[in-house]
Amino acid sequence: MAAPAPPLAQQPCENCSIRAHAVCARCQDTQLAQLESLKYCRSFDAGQVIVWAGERMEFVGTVLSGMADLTQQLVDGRRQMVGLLLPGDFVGRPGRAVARYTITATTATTLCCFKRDQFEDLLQETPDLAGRLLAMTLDELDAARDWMMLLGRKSARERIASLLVILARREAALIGQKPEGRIGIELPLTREAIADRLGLTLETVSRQFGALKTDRLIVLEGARRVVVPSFAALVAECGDDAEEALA
Amino acid sequence: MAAPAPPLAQQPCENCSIRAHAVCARCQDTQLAQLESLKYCRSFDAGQVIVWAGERMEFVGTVLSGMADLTQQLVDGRRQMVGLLLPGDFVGRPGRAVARYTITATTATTLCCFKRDQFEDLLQETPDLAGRLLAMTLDELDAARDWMMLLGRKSARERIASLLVILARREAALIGQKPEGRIGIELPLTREAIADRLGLTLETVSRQFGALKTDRLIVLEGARRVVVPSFAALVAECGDDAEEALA
DNA sequence: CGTCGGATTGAATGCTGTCAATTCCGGTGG
DNA sequence: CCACCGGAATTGACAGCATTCAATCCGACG
Repeated sequence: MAAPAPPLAQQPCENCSIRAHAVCARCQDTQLAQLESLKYCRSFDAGQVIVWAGERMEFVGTVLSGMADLTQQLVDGRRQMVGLLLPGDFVGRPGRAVARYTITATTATTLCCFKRDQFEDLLQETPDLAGRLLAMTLDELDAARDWMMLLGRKSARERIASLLVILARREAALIGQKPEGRIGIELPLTREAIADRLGLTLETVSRQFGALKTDRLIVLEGARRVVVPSFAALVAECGDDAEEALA
Repeated sequence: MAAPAPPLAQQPCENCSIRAHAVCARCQDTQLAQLESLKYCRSFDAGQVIVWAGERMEFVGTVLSGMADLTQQLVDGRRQMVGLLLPGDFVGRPGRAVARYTITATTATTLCCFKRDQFEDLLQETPDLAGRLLAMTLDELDAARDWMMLLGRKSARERIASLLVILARREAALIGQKPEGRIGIELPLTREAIADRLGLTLETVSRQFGALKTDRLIVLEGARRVVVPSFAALVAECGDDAEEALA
């Protein structure tokens, strides 16, 4: 299950591919040097649990590569994914020692980590860091509220379409673009994981993928890759008024 | 519809009943004096819209009294309430000029406001303010994620029970207590508003209130007040594992 | 080639939504 | 004081979408 993580070379921040989107985005060179001296990398295999809900969590970090998810469970085992972590996303919470959600690596994942107490000190001294973290948290809050709309009011078909749109937008945003026309979307999630994200069952997810395929809105290339002939047509299936910028 | 708001006396911060829970909770006296010189109050009648989604919003503020809600809508009019604002809650978003959600006063509501640009300047200069806002935003994010669990996975009955528990906890927290034993809960929301919060229809809400009443878990005193004979029994209906601290 | 996990498909059930009628309740005006 | 009004809430009957349970299919891998 948990294969030993290979030691990861300490990459300098200036070469970091996700720096523009990460918590350190606004930091000056001198601050960056300070971060650099404290940071360390951790790697996780696909499927490996990064933190269990209720467990102490002594670090915070940023996703460098891969994908991870935050999940919550009810007494009888019903699960809901409450967050999907992509490169640039922040992991953990300053000021809280105990994790509220279980974090699992969906694909092989690398994290750029700091010890939590050290990071908290940095936050105090570095307004650029604190300000950026606030902005990111506010964005995540907006995104979470958009998900509430999806989970509370959207049909199964609209939920699937919305997820694809969100993933396409996030994927494009990392390289500073906007999705348009014919696009491909990687889907490293199982049907069950998708169901847990969308508040559905895996069977319903599968059926709706089938329906979208029948309606020529998507083409499936295996179970984990989707080609969208017309991104605009897919957006029209989401039920949203204007386009949203969910995460 | 929008009756003229009566001019509100400028109350000094030291007497403010919700200061311990508000964004200014950590501020020192000198900072507080600065806030005091910039703040102004606004009042809204029950039902009045505070801001429309898409409208420019040139202020931020804190709820002093009353209740307001954040709502989002789909093209065909389906609505989802994505936030419930109670005394102490922060309204608006530094760094964003355009409101993403429509804010409506559920009951008569008073706000302690700052001009947005002035508040942004204060945030830069006042780490106590910025840190507190970050902590509050992180709490709201956790709460939003708990709502995602509710909306994605809980049954109608569990949703109603959860809402009552949440309101009871918030009400108790304002006076520094924990709900226990026999308690009363004020419900200033219509069945439709409750439905929009819980991702249900007003008929389902009504039926589930009836079912909880039949099962002796609640007693209805009119439509807008609920008495809970045993708070613990109600919590057991929520489906949660441990108790949550949702907002 | 067989196995195993994931994905798809099918049939039946059920929870919640929809549409519609009725009751309740608070406020108003005679 | 009471009759009336209108919005909110309740209740009923029925439909539908998503779930549940179960069988089959697919593809990667040993």
